[in-house]
Amino acid sequence: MHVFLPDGQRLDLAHGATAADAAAAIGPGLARAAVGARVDGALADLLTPLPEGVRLAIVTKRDADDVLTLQRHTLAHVLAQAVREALVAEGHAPDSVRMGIGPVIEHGFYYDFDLPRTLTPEDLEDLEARMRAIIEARLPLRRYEVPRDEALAHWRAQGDPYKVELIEDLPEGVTISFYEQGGGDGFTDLCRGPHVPSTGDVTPHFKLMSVAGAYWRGDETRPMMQRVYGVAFATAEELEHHLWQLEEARRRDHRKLGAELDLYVLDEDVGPGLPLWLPRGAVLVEQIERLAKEMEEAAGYQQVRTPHVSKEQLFLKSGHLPYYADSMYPPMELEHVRYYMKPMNCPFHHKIFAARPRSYRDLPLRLSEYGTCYRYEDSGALMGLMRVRSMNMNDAHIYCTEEQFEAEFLAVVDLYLRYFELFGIEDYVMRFSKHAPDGLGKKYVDEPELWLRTEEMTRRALQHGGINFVEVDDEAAFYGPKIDVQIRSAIGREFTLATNQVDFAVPARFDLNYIDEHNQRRTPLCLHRAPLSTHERLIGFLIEHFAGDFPLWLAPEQVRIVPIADRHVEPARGLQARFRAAGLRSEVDASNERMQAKIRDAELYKVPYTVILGDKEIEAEEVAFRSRQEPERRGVPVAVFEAHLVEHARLRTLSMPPLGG
RNA sequence: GCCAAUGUAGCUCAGUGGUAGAGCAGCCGAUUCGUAAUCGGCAGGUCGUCAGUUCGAAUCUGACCAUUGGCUCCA
Repeated sequence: MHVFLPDGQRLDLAHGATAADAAAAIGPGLARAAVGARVDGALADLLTPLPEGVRLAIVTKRDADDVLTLQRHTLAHVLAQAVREALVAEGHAPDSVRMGIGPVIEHGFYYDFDLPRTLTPEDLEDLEARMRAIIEARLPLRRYEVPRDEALAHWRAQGDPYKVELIEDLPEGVTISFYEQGGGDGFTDLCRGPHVPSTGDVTPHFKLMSVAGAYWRGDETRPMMQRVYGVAFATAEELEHHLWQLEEARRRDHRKLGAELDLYVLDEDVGPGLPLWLPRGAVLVEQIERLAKEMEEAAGYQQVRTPHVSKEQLFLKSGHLPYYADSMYPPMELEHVRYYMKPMNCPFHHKIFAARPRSYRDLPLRLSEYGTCYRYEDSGALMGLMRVRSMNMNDAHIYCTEEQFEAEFLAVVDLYLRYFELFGIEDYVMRFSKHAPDGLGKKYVDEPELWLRTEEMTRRALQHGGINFVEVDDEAAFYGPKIDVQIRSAIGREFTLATNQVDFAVPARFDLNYIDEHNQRRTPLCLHRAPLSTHERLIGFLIEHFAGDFPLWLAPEQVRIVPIADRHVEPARGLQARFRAAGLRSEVDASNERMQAKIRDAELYKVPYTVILGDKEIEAEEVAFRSRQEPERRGVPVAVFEAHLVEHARLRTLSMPPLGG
């Protein structure tokens, strides 16, 4: 047989040769340096027989990313071996330690186990020590293939339902391979690879992070496995850097900053996922709403207001109850009528559309509302402000004709982009979520042709708009495809921020119609859009995005006035009144503290500007100020300072330029 | 929802069966100060809740509540 090397040269090898054999044939230096291989571009290991005629590249330490991927995968096996060792040492039967899967993930690896006892965080240290011993033992890995029947018989005999299921689900004809390390007394796993050739080739710069529950194959009806997570890097510095980044992320976690900056609280007596906005947090909400109202007014939206509860029949008509009941607060019954808290505004807006006959001249009709909705999210899914049960939607519904759809859709996407620019949001993914045919009639309304047509309309609109996006199956809303904008929280969890959903189904259920230019009744399309998500999630995200250092226009307190001595308190209050009259949010620190302490408090509170007021300033009608974005300044006329702040608050400047320049 | 960990003063935390502690924040007083913590005093807790074991429970047991991590990355 033969393979082709990266330079195009043909290399002849014996039948069944592996990448290790190929490396040896090329030269002893390469054989020593080889850790893995790329076979027709795909990452592979040294142990797998090469197919005929492939392009082969040997992976060495220089191919850092590839090596790390192989190492992380092998680390998962080393972890599994360590777990079995540890439990067997405690007297558990080897067969009682069952292995699920152990893949490579971002930053590291995990392995899922079904164990005779629960692992605790304290176990991780012992497991790490065992892993290091296995690495130091430099156990060679051996790969071998087994016929399907034999493999099944082997695991059935072991009474291991997980591996049996995995093999059964493999398509006929796929090679079933095992990787063994440390011989018969070591560890063997059903695995397709690829791995490093020896446990000694594994990076020692790893750390076990946590134990967590995870459903077998991600299915909540299946057994709960115990998952151990680990991170691994090529160097000690990278591992340390990663751990440092985790620390940094915790520092900007909106739950921590939300408490430190007095933005919101969650109170046990109020209930999980029901945040209370403190005055400082309410300023953020108010500023966001003002922004949205300005933008939407300019874009031709009309504001409406609707109740928080309604009769059951509204949600039956909308189709929410059959599809969405699990996420709704249970009903309250009054005089034999059931009422529900609203999980969404749309049914109300549909009723507003239907409140009078509509002409094609009324379209597009854009109705917006900042209504509070209530969703009974799974308790385990709640997280600070990012996932809550009471939320202020930045919501609107656009009723339009099919001909108007593309322009309306792109106008909404454009609105997102302007918001993102204003907030300096650059790190996001636009996701085009489509239906899955097998969910029709269950997760999705049963209209196969309409699905395909609206998905095509949406895709075309995105392409015409030159928007970068990824397509995802089986993530659509029940009434149509949608665009989600995914962002990451400080601690790396993904959330949907903006959303833009096409609804071809619910307007018909509400019998919404308009009279077209040929005097025909027609059903409008509806676009659901929430470019700023909910106020809760947006603000949660912005806290982390800005690490609490809000741009001036958003900052709960824009100017802190620090009088140097008691005799400066009254003039300070005068200055505060002046700032307030100019529309600036300002506080005086009249506490009986030294100036340094007051400055420190203002800095820790992340107030954008701190004005120091003493005899000199009062005398000359000047301020001395500290800003979080420019060096300390003295002797600035009050009027100049004030005008600078007022101007940039008005412009919603993201990053304040130095005063005067 | 499920698996696990955690829960002591507003915040951060100490206290492992024998009289609940510290620092910061708060209040009072002194100090009146020029760019990141002045000094002294006082006050503050049903130890998440409820039940149990015990002569005695923050501490041991159970249930519940809340918070946190995880439950997607296809052997």
